[in-house]
Amino acid sequence: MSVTDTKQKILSLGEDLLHQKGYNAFSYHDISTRLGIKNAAVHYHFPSKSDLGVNLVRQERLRFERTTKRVEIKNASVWEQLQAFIRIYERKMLQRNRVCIIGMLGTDFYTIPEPMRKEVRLLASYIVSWLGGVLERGRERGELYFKGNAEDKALLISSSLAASLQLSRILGNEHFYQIKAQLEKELKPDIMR
Amino acid sequence: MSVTDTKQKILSLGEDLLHQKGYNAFSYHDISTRLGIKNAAVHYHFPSKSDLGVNLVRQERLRFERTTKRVEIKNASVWEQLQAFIRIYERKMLQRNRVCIIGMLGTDFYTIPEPMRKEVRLLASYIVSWLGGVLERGRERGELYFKGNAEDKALLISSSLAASLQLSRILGNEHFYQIKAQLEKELKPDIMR
DNA sequence: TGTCTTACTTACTAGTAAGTAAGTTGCTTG
DNA sequence: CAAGCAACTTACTTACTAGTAAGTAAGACA
Repeated sequence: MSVTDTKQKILSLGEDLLHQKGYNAFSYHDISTRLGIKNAAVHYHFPSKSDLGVNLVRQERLRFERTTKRVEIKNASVWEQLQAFIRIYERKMLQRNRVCIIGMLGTDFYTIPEPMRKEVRLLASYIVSWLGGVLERGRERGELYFKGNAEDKALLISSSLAASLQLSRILGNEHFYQIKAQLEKELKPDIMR
Repeated sequence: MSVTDTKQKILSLGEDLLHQKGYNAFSYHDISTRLGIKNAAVHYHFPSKSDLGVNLVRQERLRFERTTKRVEIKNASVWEQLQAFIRIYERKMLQRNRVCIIGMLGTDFYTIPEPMRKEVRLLASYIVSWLGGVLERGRERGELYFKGNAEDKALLISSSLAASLQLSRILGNEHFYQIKAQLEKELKPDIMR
């Protein structure tokens, strides 16, 4: 009924389609038929597909920012923050093997409109710098172990999680858990060193 | 002139397009115009797009198998074999920021025909098991260090390399080298442990 | 010399994509 | 109560997609 009702449904369905099939492989028709409305109604809320795409990526970034802030406020330990981060990926996988936006739009990158690329850059930058901060603090407090600098380690971790979702589609979901376990094993400080 | 001349050009161009834009974002028209032939000529060599796709993935697997065999025959050290593996990804990045097939078709996975999926599974399995073997041998010989079992570590490494190409498109090529350096740093056995 | 084959071109189809102009409905508000 | 606006639908266009049927030129081959 309200203004945002249909718009919100479009965003929600669009998010699902973007995570599952990518930007080029879903159409306004996919959205309109599933919502029981007409093609033109989707164009009413998002005049061009680019507008919808930009909003979907921005939505993802804002949600991620909220999540990290919420975890921070709860005064969670570094390890808990890391677990919350990994859980974002795990949840995507369990939800019909969705893939993360960075991975999806990284491969689609040269086929998406420039305004979307800008939003993807913002999202990726935020993720990497947030994770880098968590890792840095974790090492300072002795809760985490890793070699090298925190930004490089953040890049390595976020990359392997992103691709773990892609690999899980191909070879099965157990591969996500193998990668998760390996990452955690390597981050745990042990007495032997 | 020869039978395979045009066919080979189609495969070559198709490979390029697949690596750059993905399966859904390139068309027979893209190929035919760039080769100065007609649409139907492409269909003559590859009746359906699925046929072309399957051949492209298979081509990639066969080349990878040849590469690993060649390195093996040269009696390369484990470290050299690993470098050869990483160089495959680096070369893709330097060649107009191509992305690896596993990453590209992992995100496209639910939009590609089943015969292609089968080929992708074959390729992914081969990569992971080959790399696992290299890592295992490396650790036995004391040339490499890592915790856990070799297959998990192989999954972690191949995932991070795959996504490093995607991330490099978004944030810049230096990120590939940061991830590469971090991977190598963690694999180097040092005297301190 | 005549037939067959390879490697195409010409000309087309059916389907789907994003996008738009103009009309409709129903609620709100001065 | 009339005007206006939000949220659509109807009906359409243009562009592009994979795919195909039929025709053709050039060389191989018997």
